[in-house]
Amino acid sequence: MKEDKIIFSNKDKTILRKKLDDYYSEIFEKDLLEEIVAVGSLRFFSLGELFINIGDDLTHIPLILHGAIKVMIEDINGEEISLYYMGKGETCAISFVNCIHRRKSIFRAIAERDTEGIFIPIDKLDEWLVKYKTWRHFIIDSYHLRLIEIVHSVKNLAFLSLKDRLFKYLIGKVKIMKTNIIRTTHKDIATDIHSSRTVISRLLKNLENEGKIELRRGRIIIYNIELLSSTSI
DNA sequence: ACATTAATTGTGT
DNA sequence: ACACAATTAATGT
Repeated sequence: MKEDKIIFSNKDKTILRKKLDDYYSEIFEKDLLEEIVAVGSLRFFSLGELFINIGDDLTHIPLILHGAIKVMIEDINGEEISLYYMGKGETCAISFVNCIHRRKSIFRAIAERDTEGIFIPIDKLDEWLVKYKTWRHFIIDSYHLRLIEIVHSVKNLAFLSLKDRLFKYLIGKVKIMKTNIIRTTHKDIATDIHSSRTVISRLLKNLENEGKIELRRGRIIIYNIELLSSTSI
C-alpha cells in the first residue's frame, strides 16, 4: 500500500480496536491484537477505487474488515486477468513476500465494493511471524487459500465451456456482492472473462431461456443461488 | 411530461 | 467478428 494513502493519525484507536475485535479477535492472540491496534491504521476504499497498482511500493499489508477487493495482473498486451478476490478476514499473502523483499507490486487491485481494512506497516510482518503463532498460521492459511483459488480458476479455464464459466462467474459475483442482483453490463463481463460482448449476450440469453437468470438492462438477476452456493466453488 | 441523446442489448450475416 | 436495429436509461427543456 502506498504511504500517502494511509491515515496515520487515527484520533480514536478505540474505533480501530472495536473493528478489529469484531472480525479478528477469534483468530489472533491478545498480545498480537494489542500490537495491531498500536501500529495499524484504518482506511476506507469506495467502490471502484484503486487499492494498489502495478509498480507501486508495498509499504503496508491489509487486513480486510469488510468488502471485496479484486486482484488482477496485466499481460504483455495490457490485458487484465483477474486472479482472485480478497474478502472479510483475509489478507494478500502474496504481497507479503514482496513486502519482505521490498519489491514493487506486480498486481493491481481494485475495490469491487466499498471496503474497509486495517493496514499494517511491513516492518512488523517479519517480526510477528517469529513472535506470534496465530499470525504465522494466518499467513500460511492465506497462502493456502490463494493457491486453492488459483488452482480452481486454472481448472475452470481448462475444462469448462464458456457458458459454464460465465455461469460460474455470475455465481462468484453473487457471493462477493452478497446479492443475487448483479449490476454490470455484458461488455464488462466480456472483458472480465476474455470473450466478446456478443458472445456473452447470446450465452446470457441462453441462460435466461433456461430459467437460470433474468436479464434487465444494466443488471442480471441470478436465481436459486442459495441452492448453488453450498455446492460450487 | 416530453424529446433528445447515449449506452446497452439483440440478432442476422 | 462485424454491422445495424431495437430498446432502455439518463438528461435537459
